[in-house]
Amino acid sequence: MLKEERQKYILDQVHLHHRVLLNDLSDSLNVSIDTVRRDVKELDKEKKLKKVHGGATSFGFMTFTKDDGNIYLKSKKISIAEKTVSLLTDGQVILMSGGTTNMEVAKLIPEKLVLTVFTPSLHVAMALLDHENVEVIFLGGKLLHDAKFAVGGTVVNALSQLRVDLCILGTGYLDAEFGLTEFDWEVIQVKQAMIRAAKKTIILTVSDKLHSVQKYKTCDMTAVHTLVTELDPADPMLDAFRSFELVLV
Amino acid sequence: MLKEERQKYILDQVHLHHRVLLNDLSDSLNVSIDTVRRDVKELDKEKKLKKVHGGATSFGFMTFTKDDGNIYLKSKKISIAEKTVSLLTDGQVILMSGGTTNMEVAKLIPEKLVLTVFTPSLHVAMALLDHENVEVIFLGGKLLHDAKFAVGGTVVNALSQLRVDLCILGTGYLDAEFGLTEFDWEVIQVKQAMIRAAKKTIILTVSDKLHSVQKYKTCDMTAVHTLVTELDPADPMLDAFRSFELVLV
DNA sequence: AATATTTTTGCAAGTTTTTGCTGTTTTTGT
DNA sequence: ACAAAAACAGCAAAAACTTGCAAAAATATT
Repeated sequence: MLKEERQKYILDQVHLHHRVLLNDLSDSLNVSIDTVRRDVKELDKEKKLKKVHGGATSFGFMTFTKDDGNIYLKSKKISIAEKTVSLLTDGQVILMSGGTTNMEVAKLIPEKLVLTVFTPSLHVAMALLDHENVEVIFLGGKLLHDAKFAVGGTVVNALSQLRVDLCILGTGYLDAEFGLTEFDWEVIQVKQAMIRAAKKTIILTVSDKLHSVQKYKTCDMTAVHTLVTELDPADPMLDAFRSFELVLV
Repeated sequence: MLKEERQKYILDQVHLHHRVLLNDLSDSLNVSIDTVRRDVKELDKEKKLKKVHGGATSFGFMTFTKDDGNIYLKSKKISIAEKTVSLLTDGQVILMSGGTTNMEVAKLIPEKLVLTVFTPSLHVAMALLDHENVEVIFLGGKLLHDAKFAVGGTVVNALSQLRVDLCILGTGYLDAEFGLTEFDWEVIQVKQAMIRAAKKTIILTVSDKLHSVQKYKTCDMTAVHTLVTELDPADPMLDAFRSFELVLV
């Protein structure tokens, strides 16, 4: 068996199960544990997965929708939010999804900026209402208990009647090959409708979630126009995304 | 099992239930209490959760309640809310408006009570989402900055397609002669639609608001079926309302 | 084709990490 | 203040990791 094949198999397993044990790999690949270890070490160096004691996990495995007090993650998100806010212009009509990164965006919108924002996220709506010059329209529907996010036909339907300037998508898992993925079927329905309703789509992602894949696919990378991360646009971790007609911020 | 998996499980549990006991974790993860303790200690050091004696809690778990400092008014409202909650039965589909009294109702709903609630109020929706057995459907629309309340054609339209068991109207000004009044034109449009959409309407009012009139009229007293105040049903202050076919609680 | 060079693989010895257990100290509730 | 529960510290076994090395395989060179 070729090394390439082995590593591809390992990556597939990681993408599929979000975690792998070196022993299992060694077993199913019929190679020594050392070989597998070296492979995983290599893939880790290439940032294709994360090596951990006893196995490996996909990126974004330990990241969460809710704002855990992780200050490093939070500062990353604020950095992303600052970049995003600088892209907004007066009078725009935009769509915002949920997630903690979008929350930071909502908080950081300057007082003078006049916007109309549609959102299905309770938290984002709440944060936006602090800004006098932002008109907030909530896309109503059945609310998810954990994400505080409206989903279902009502939301998708309302979105189908919109044509806005910009869609700012928060929490999402990003992979150059698999595109944008989520772990909730109902959420991707809404996000897809959001992308359809907007002329341009900006996607905000902390670098932890780059190169990670979840169960359900929202869209291909080609559906996205701008990618905002906390990394420098020249960072090699972003190499995989340069082939798309993306703006890296 | 990988250490990362364990820690992810722990974080998931913390985020889901806001708190966990080390014993429960040790049990469900099938590892010694020491291992769990070490994991939690680590996650605490990484600021991903807060370790407490015997368990751990999530960081962002602080119930923000915009309380008007008036303790008497608040206790009145809680008293009203308690009465109201006792009127609810399993499986009901209800409508709830906004206001601080309705907020108290939302908070006091028992964990076991199974409900479906439609509401155009951000705060009420948020409070309801804490209850696992309550399905919350937000009536989307343009949000009022001060009241965090959705108004406009979208809301009225969505309501016109509903026929629910009960409508719980919060903040309102009540007068035997002039009926129910409000100071916001857009709000009364929504409240009228809510009353139309429900078989029965309960109105919650602190006695301070009895016999007071505002600019715009929501409906006559005859449109209301039950009146809940913090007063005793026999209180003479309620005499003016006895001529209607009202239930006084 | 034969040889040299590089890469890959498996193995073994030594090191580190993880984990459960022990007894002791600290904290909590009554 | 006292008993019970929880936290802590140290220890030992097991699992996983590292390093160095030599055989095997692939690749390059003559």
